[in-house]
Amino acid sequence: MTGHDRDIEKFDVGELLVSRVLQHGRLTATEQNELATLPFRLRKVEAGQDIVLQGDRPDHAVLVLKGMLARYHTLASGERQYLSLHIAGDMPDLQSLNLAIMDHSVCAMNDALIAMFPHGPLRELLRQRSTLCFAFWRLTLIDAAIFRQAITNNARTHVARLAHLFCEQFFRAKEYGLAEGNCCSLPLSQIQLGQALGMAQISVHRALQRLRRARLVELKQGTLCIHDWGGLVRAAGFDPLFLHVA
Amino acid sequence: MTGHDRDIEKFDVGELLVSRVLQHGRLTATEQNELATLPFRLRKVEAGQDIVLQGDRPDHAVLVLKGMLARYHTLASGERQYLSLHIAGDMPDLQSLNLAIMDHSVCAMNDALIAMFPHGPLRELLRQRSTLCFAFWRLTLIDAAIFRQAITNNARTHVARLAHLFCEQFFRAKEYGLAEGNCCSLPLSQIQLGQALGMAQISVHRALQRLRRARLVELKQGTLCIHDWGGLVRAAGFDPLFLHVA
DNA sequence: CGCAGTATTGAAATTTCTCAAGCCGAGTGG
DNA sequence: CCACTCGGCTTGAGAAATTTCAATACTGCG
Repeated sequence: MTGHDRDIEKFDVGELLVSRVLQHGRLTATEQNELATLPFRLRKVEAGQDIVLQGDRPDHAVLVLKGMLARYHTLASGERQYLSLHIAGDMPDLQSLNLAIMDHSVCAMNDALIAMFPHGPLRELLRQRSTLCFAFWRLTLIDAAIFRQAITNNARTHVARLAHLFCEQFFRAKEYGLAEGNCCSLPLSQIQLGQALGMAQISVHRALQRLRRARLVELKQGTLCIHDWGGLVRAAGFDPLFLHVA
Repeated sequence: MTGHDRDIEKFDVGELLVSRVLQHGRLTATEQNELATLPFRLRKVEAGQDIVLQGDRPDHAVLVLKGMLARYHTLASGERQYLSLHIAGDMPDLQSLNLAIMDHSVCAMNDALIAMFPHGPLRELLRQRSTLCFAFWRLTLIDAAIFRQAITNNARTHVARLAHLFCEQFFRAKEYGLAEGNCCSLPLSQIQLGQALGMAQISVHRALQRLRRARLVELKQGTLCIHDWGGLVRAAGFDPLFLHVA
């Protein structure tokens, strides 16, 4: 193991996984231990790099340790539609455990570090521990709830869409303990925000401008800062209910 | 039991449930039997009636026997956004088994018949039979895949959106054995289609007109007929991969 | 027959996108 | 240290898409 790899090891991967699952249910000490001792391997990914591609049959489940990952569809036209954004503690392709073929791709939005859990041992553990199985199931259900919100973006104004994305990201960052004060990481260009929200880059810019001028948020150099949470929530019509915080 | 209720009984609910799950995995005879003998009660619902509301904490899981159910969000503005459409064999609120509070509502699009399975015995069965647990988990994952497609609608033209919805509905109806020739039920008004696709009723009308004039489909009196499946698939950019047919 | 909800059509108003050009800031190399 | 370059942000204006408005048919049902 190189010095570099050892540096990486400062992340207690098992602990992160356990704490994430604990947010959504009780686990016995045994279960926690079994979870924390699952085999995995670390992997660094660079900004823009793909981790899984549409059509793949993954044999590992990814846990984000650092940075931001995203899922996306590629349309026939070549256009890209981002489906969800994932921060440290998320497992973006947990579904691959049960759905063999990927219907979308997963990529890194910035330099990231991930843990890859082989499906075999994970699946075996879930088979034996129904509590864990339900907990992981639940994680994918929360994903689905977030997808539903993204669908509803269709019915929101541009400003509300953007505000909603900001609310969601900041809320989740805070929930995971990843926020610093009223700021969190959001390493997306206006083009990428557009591909996530289904709007042109210029429309993103103008919506952002409005939010900025209303002194609700600021987004620069990949960092999102919230100046008026209440105002932002109102502008977005944000209701954290759907994130199902226990 | 009234004569009417007996009429309802012609549905073999257990069998429907088993066949649905079998589409996505192997079950032992024992498992099939346990599934088929789960307790439930029947319920008739009228067109437009709500079955579960945003904020509810359901204690039953719904299986559609007849008719069409839909999930929807209600926005602060009062606007409605349909999230998914469900036909006989679907379990629209399976997630409530794991997520206590509903983040959306479920309603009937036409007169429908549903079976309601109390959470208790169902959960207990899934706890004991990991195979069944994985199978049901899988059903919710396919839901999520459909949600993802709906997000991507953002990036599609109006015509492609509508075409995609038609493809999806017909494909699923066929998969479930609910299609009659090249036709299937789609009991939605143009307004409702608009609320599902995030477009105004008039835009739905014009998109529909194009598809009709291209002799791809026809939609009248709640029945969708496909005249040119290949052409429709092309117009939609439809790839059934995401429905994860085993 | 007539009502109520739905579909159809045209035209105006609005939103959103595309195009085009300038600006800014970080990193590069002379 | 400074010009240069590149990607991303900003701004304006015209083009295109979409929605709203308004008015007329159509359809199933009581």
